[in-house]
Amino acid sequence: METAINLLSDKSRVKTLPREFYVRPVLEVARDCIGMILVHRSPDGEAAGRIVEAEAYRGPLDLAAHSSRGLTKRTAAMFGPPGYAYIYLLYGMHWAINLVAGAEGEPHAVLIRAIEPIRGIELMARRRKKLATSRELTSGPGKLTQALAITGQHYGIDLCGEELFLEVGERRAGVGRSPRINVAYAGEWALRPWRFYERGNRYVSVAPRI
DNA sequence: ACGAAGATCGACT
DNA sequence: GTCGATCTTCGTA
Repeated sequence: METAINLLSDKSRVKTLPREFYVRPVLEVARDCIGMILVHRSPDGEAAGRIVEAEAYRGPLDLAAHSSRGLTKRTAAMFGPPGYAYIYLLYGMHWAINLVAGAEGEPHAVLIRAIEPIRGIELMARRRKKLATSRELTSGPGKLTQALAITGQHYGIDLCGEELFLEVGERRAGVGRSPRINVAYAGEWALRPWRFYERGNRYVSVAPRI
């Protein structure tokens, strides 16, 4: 946490998070993502939202991570340098975005599971065919990619570039932890509390069990 | 070459 | 709460 705070205050004039943000243990990166702003500048305009839910994946040991099955065409980005996007198709239907993190060569990544709309809300509503006030706009990994128009064409994109990046944001509530969602196939790895979320935020995809 | 399963969503009861 | 959609990836033959 120390590291992140110093990192952010030093760069307070620069809104885009630098590569160093991603070059840290993936659990720290996942936790520190909560409250940061995910921005996509597309030809249609800019859309952005505060990250309110994220999960850490730590292959190759972590059996819930795609990278536990080794380096393939799909997982190549996870094995590449930190600060790039690993994007894949979920259930053959929806795109999901991950931020590659950790030391170079470690196939670790942070899955963004939910954001709270901040800018370009009407644009997101049109893309989602929902009301701008609807929770359904961005309360899930496949929903937020549709709202931000992130697809496979962004595979491997540099998150320190001008199109798709994280911006410093403020955290409004405490960060909760829980096991990751829908990874029961990973056996005991599914029990690890590697999901982070902002407490009380209505865009969090799955309500935490109290 | 074939078949199963998946880091989900939305429609429906 | 249940269930179908849809397609890439990977294990097995």
